[in-house]
Amino acid sequence: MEKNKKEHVVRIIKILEKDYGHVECALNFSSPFELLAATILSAQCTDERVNKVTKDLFKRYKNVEDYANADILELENYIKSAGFFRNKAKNIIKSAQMVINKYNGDVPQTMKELLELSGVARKTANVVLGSAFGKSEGIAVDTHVIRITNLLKLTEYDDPVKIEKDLMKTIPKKYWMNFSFLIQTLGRIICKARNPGHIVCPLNEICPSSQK
DNA sequence: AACTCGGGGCA
DNA sequence: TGCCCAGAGTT
Repeated sequence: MEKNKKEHVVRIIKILEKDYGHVECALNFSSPFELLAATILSAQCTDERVNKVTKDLFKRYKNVEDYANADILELENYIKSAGFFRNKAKNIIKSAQMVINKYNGDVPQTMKELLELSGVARKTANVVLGSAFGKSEGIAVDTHVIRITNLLKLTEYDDPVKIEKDLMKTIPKKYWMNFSFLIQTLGRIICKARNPGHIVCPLNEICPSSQK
C-alpha cells in the first residue's frame, strides 16, 4: 500500500522530469546569499519576475557585505516590481547583517538557523537548503504544490504544514527538491490556478482531476 | 485566525 | 479597470 503510493509519486516525477529536467531551482543565482535574496523576493511573486529583478540587482550588489550596507531606498528601487518591496528590502538587509554577524558571512545550512533570518519561513528555507546546499530537510510547499498535489489526490488539505508532512512520507528524499521545482514548473506553464490545461498536461492520463 | 504588505497580468 | 495571482510577519 505505502509502497504503491511511493511508486506512483516517482512515476509522476519521472514523467515531469522528461519535460522539465533536473535543474532543481527556477531562480538564477551564483552564490548561496544570492539564492537566499532571490527566494525572499519570490514571496507572493512569480519566479520569472524575480529573475528579471535579480538581473540588475546582482550586478549592483556583489556580496553579503554589499547587501548588509545597502541604502534601503536604493535597494527598494531595484526590487520594486517584485512586490512588497519595503518588507523585502528590509528583510534582505537584515538577513545579510545577521549572516555576517552570526555566521561569519556564510549563509547557514540548517532549517533551524535559516528560519531565524528575516523574510525566511519554511518554503524559503526549503528552497535554500535544497538548491544551494543539497541538504533538504523538507519539501518546499507553495501554492502550486498545494493546488496540484490536491488535484492529483496525493494530499487532501490546504494547510502547507500538513501537506509537507504527507509528501515527506511518500516522496523518497532524493526527489524532495526537484519535486517542488517540477510541480512549480507545471503550475506555471500548464496547471495554472485558473484554467488548467488538462489537454496538454503530461499528467492527464494519471490525474484524477483531468477530464478525458 | 485575521490582517497587512504592492505590483504585474489578464479579462 | 477591477480581479486574481504569489509567502511571511504581526497582532
